Order: sequence, then structure tokens, then C-alpha cells
Amino acid sequence: MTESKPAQTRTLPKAKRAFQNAIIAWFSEHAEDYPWRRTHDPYAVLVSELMLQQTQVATVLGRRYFERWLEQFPNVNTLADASEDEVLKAWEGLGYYRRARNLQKAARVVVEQFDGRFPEKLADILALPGVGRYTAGAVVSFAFDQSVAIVDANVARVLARLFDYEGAVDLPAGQQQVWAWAEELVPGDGVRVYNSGLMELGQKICTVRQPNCRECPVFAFCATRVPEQLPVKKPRTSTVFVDEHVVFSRDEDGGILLEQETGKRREGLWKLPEASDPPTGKIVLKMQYSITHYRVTLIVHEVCDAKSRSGRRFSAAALEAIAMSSPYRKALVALLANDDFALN
DNA sequence: TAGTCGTGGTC
DNA sequence: TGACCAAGACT
Repeated sequence: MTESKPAQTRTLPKAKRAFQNAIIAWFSEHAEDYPWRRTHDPYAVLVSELMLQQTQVATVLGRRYFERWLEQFPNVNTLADASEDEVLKAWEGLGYYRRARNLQKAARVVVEQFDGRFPEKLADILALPGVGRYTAGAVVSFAFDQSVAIVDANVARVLARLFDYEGAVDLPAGQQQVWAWAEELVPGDGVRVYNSGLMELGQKICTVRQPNCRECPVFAFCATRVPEQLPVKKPRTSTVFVDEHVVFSRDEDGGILLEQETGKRREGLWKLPEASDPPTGKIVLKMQYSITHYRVTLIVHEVCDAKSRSGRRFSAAALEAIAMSSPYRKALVALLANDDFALN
């Protein structure tokens, strides 16, 4: 990794065409066969991009979220007409549930403002709820092959290394810089393949740890000698440890008490009810989960007489059909498994 | 603008 | 095991 590099930052524009061709040629050989690459339907592309925001490809592939979503909501009309409960249930386990609500809002905008025909103009797509600069560019380039640049975490990493950029790529100045480079490099033709290739290069070759420079198709264009030290990012807010006390309550018919989250973010998702302060009742489960920078210890108290509490009771079978974030889903699975064991 | 929003994988 | 990270957007 210490040999001299023939191309430096200043010479890259001249070699732009060669850079683009190298990306396109590499991707033609190494492209993964993802389900969202088998379609150019802009709605399907939007679905995949929302699912993939801050979410790894393997997560979306693993439980077939994309395929199941399109089976249940094959077009903007079916999604626009669905209930929020159905939408949240289909999204269960993916996290960032606001994305699911935004996706449905976007479908309703397309139905109401565009007569159900998906817009093709970047500005129209950018105006959809939950769609930012990256997602809008991804939709128009993947669905319509329009020459528009995109920058996600993969592309930002590739560009930071390519130009040996030492500023923080997740601060406004750094974002502005990598977007400017991305726009300078984007080809006039073949953008669908080029954008996919640039992202997949970051995912497969120009990885966060131990980038595989020996197999990189654009190594000759890369300015950095210390790729593993780039990109620089702003420091994270430090982890805060908190305890969360909740209630596990079953009535004589086996109905389990749950309440629905309020507030703007996780609104509509069901959860175990919050315990009184100070909490009472025997502790029947402790588990840990993370949410943003919080490290939460979930402490479940069994409460026998909770008849006066608000909320709704569900049978064990009915629990399957409602939307719940992963920590509470896992807690309930563990609680009911213990219960079955005790009965045997 | 810094904080928020989920989850699972990696080392 | 804890810290980091991911096909970001919003407030």
C-alpha cells in the first residue's frame, strides 16, 4: 500500500470517463441479484429505498420484507387504502417505524396529487414525505435511469478515500463536499448501473474495516494511503444507561394487558404498559436493548390486579396480529415460553 | 444543529 | 461485551 499513486485529486476530472467505466465494468461482473434490482417500477424502488435507509441489505433480505410488502401492497393504491395497523405490522422488526408511515403518506400523495401515476421529476419525488436527497436520487436513477448523483454511507466512504478527505463526512460541510464530488463524477449515461456499482463497491470492496484495495477497480484513482482511517466522522453522543419498568398482567382468561404508544414517533405500536413509580410486583424478566444512544434495561414486573389500568387485553394468539417493536416482542416471547414451561 | 428514531451484525 | 456501523430524514 506504499507504492506511489499515479492519479491524485487534481487529475481525477480528466480521468472521469475512465473512472466511470471502471465502476460500470466492475459492477457488470460483480452485481448481486437483489430483488429490488429486478424491477424498474418507481413505487417498488421507493419501497426498497425506504426499507434500506440506515438498514443493512441482509436485514431486509432476511425476512423477505421487500417481497412480502409488495405482495401485500403491490401498488400505491393498495398502500394508500391500507390501515395504519396493517402498514406497521408489515414493517414490524425493521425499526424506524416513521418510515412506514411516511411511505404510506407518500403513496397517498401520489394517488391524490398525481392521479396515481408516480412522478418522474426529481423535485416532485423529493417533496414526498420521508424522501430526502439520497432517496430521491436513488428513485430517479434506478427507476428512470436519470443522470442524478446519490450519496449514501457507502458512497461517502468511497469518495472520502478517493479524494483523501479528512473532514467529517457527516457534518454539513463534509456532506456538501462529498455531494459536490458525486455530482462531478456522475455520468450522463448508464447512471442506473454506475450508481448501483458505486454503492456496491463501498459495500463489498471499500468496506469500513479492512478495505480490499487489491481488488478495487478504481485503486489507480484513489488518493488516500490510509483508507482504514477514513472517513472521519463526528464524535457520537455517549451511551446513557437507563432502566425501564413495565408490567406483565394476565387476567383469568389469559388476556395480556398492552397499551399503544402515543407520541409522534412510535405511535400505533403496542407495548407492555409502563409500571407505576415506584414499581411493584415480582420481577419476572430482565433484558437489555439499545435505542439510539440509550442502553435500556427492561424490567418486567408481574402484576396480578391491574384491572383498573387502561389499555387492551390480547390473547396469546391475538398477539401475533398486532404491531410491536422488537424489544417488547422478544420480552413477550420469553414470558410466554416461561409460562408454558411452568404449566408442563 | 444536534438529537432522535430500531435493529442486528461485527470485532 | 461494549462500541461502532448501516441503501437517511426530520425537527
